[in-house]
Amino acid sequence: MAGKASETRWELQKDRMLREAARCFNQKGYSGTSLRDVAKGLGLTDAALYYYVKNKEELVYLCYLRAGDVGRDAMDRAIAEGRNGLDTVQGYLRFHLEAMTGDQGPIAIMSEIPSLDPEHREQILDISRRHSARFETLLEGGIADGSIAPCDVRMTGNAIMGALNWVPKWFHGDAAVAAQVIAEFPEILSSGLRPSDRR
Amino acid sequence: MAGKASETRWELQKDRMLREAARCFNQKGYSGTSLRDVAKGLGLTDAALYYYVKNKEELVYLCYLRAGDVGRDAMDRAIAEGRNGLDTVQGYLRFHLEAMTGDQGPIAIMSEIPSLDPEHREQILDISRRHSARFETLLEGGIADGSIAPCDVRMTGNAIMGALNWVPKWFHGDAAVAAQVIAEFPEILSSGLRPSDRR
DNA sequence: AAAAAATTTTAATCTTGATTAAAATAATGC
DNA sequence: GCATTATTTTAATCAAGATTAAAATTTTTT
Repeated sequence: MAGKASETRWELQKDRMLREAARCFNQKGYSGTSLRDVAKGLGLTDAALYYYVKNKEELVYLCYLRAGDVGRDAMDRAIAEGRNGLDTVQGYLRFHLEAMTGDQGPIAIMSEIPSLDPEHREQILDISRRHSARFETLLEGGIADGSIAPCDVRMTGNAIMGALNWVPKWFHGDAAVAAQVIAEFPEILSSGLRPSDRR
Repeated sequence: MAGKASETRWELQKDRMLREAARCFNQKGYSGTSLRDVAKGLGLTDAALYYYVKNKEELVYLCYLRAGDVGRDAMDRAIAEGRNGLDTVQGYLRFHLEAMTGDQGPIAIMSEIPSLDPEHREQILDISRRHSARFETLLEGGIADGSIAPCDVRMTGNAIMGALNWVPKWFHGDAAVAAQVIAEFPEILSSGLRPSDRR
């Protein structure tokens, strides 16, 4: 799921392109980034991108697909390693944040799902909903095992995922900040879940 | 700051336009909404919008300015009424959420600041930074008066504001959900701040 | 109800950036 | 080194949607 073996030059370049595109989209906004911007970041000309992708819509789609994969991997890993509900939630947050701020390069914020083609839009929405549902299940599991205080899992999920989704808006690759994010964010986002809190 | 007295028809229509634009931008994304979309929602033709605004960029700019006002008003009010740091934070969250989900109509998510004209961009960024700074000051105040546990106010602020900023992404005007948001969100977002939590 | 002002529409035009096709260059296998 | 395939560029073209100007309509004033 993570280790990519022998990759052709084409796959390597395509991956570079997706990261650069994600970086541009997060930083300049979707409408604000032209294919020329993305290409320039790779030392290419805009037309060259069409060797890797059908059109701009597909470029966005692939960025979002990639973002979805990263989230799913983090979730899978957290579930595999978590000792109880709260621990799993924290693990997920940590893994996802590590991926977002680390070597997995920039991950696109899914701000422009509505402008995807209908089939792609439905697919991405489906992935997104499924991911949220899994997170809510994590919360329910934690409530069941007593590691998390009873709460409205839908709202709590919205809150935590919102904070997470917003990270790429203010994180711009600074390694020192990345370390801080990974060290502090999972605790900040989950500290309210503990059963110790009075209500 | 809130009560608007006698407003000319022009001002009224312009306000309607800004709300409809915010709704479209939040729902369809910036690039996905044409002026035609906004106009259609008002029962107008696209060209009519130019009677109220110079161009699309200004439309976005005004939406963001409005979003900034709403946030500032919520902050002002919370500071005026808050009894201590934590209480002020919670008040701010509640007031802002009430405005976002209530009669103030949809508030635009500031996703496309980078595509604003340079002067507008700087101004909006400035407002945005200032607002974040005020929120961090709230947290510091709470730490000082003992109502909030010591924390990294920058990161904590990023987390809470991120969750808040993301609300318009999943809230689409359902009154029942609005009530739930107002009732639960401030508590969810601030429950981790309490000094009672062990570390 | 006429005149003036305000608001909206119709019907172009204009711009920007996406897209395409053909040519050029670089890389690889033999 | 030659032939083949992979990759990129150059140079158009295209399309969508923003923008504008002039005309039409509606509202307000007197």
